[in-house]
Amino acid sequence: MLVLKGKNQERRTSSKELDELAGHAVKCSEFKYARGTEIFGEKGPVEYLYQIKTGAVRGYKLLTDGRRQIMAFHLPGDIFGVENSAVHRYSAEAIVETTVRLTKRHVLDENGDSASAVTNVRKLVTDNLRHAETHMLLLGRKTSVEKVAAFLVEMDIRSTAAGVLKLPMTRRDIGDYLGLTLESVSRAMSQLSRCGALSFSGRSQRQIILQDREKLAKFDYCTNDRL
Amino acid sequence: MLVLKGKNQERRTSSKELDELAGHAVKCSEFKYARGTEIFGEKGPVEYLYQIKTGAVRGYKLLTDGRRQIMAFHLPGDIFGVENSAVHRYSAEAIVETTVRLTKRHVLDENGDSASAVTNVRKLVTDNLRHAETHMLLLGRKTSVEKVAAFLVEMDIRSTAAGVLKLPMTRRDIGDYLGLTLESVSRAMSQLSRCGALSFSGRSQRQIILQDREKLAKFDYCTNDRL
DNA sequence: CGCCCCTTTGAAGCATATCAAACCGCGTGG
DNA sequence: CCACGCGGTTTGATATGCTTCAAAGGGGCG
Repeated sequence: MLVLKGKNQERRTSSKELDELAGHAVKCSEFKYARGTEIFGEKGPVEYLYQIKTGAVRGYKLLTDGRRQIMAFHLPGDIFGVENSAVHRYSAEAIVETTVRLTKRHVLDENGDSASAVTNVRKLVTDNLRHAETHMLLLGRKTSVEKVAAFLVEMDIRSTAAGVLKLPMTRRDIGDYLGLTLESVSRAMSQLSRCGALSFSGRSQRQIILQDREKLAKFDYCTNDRL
Repeated sequence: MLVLKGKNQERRTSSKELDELAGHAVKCSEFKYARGTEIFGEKGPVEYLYQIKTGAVRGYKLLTDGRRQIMAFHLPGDIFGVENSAVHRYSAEAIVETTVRLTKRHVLDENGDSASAVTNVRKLVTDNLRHAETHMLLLGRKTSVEKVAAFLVEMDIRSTAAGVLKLPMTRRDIGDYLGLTLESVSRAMSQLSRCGALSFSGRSQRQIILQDREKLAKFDYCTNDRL
């Protein structure tokens, strides 16, 4: 039943170390962000690149009236904050206490010519693009249960630990990622739980056991690509 | 009233010629696609790069039951089909009769080291990513009228001709781009027309006159970034 | 000229949002 | 150590925005 875990192989570009990104070792600092603090803001200047050591980060955009769309969750190993321009396209906040390694942005400009740096950065950006496009399909055309099922499958694939899936984010975060309200997320989870696709570990609603990955995937059966 | 047109300046990366992309002149063929024909399919091999000379193209993904999400519309000047991997992430079809210039994909691999090629390709991909992220916000968090207003503003900015906005795509295409049904698009258009933000040129519903760009933009007032 | 596709508009239905209440675990301070 | 407060989650009732279904009109192209 853990077969799906095999999909882990390919997506681990981000597990390249940050200091490899520039094609050679560069010095990285470490920094710790408390739960809920901003790492950088939309339209803020791009100063650093980040790689998560522990914790979790949400990257999001806001409308002026407060509606929020989370573009991506960044988990341990993920590199984020890579920009072509001088300003960030979205904001980033620590979801829980998070330790990041960071390095000055301009290492990419200075060493951006070396072949490996080019390849690495391009792969990073195209991976982001692929994810964004897959997510557009989800946001525009999937039902609430399909969205939540797809989300859980994604988190399962990305999680390193087999067994329980520990979600660092709230239902509201998940909703803002999937284009739903927190209540709709909760209802979809309950539905998936009721039908035996998953169960909750202990009394925490953040720790989920995927009882039947096949059944879970069927709730999102219309998806062409699993990645 | 045409002040907004000034925004044209920045987005014209794609108006770089295709043969500049690789950093030097390469030979380009020309090809004509009839209305509705496929240019390449999702998961098909990446053989060429394309630049639109005349016409319009839709790039889209499908769910297995036929639900469609259009990722982007490609208009004259736009370069598309650029991939890092060997297979396409989405399908592309000509919306109307379309002439493209095309060149073998591997010119990027061969000449991918030259500084200008790197810069050009990176800019191309990050522009796509920026667009995708903006669109995720739209898909996940905007209402139907906001979506349609944002769409019209986008098309207006991208259109070269001032005056009437000539839309090559159907209401269904627009709906599949915005995560709506064709009827919802039609209703939103009617609403915008009724309140005087736009009117239809002649009796064609594809030719639109933006009577009041300011009013139109207000229907999408919550958007932070105009791009 | 005629057919077909596109668009509009109305009526009804449904999925998700909104509003509301209760429960729970957890951290804090008494 | 316990009471309390608070953020997070679930669940129910109701509301609503968008979809679905349906019909009619119009325009363009063969």
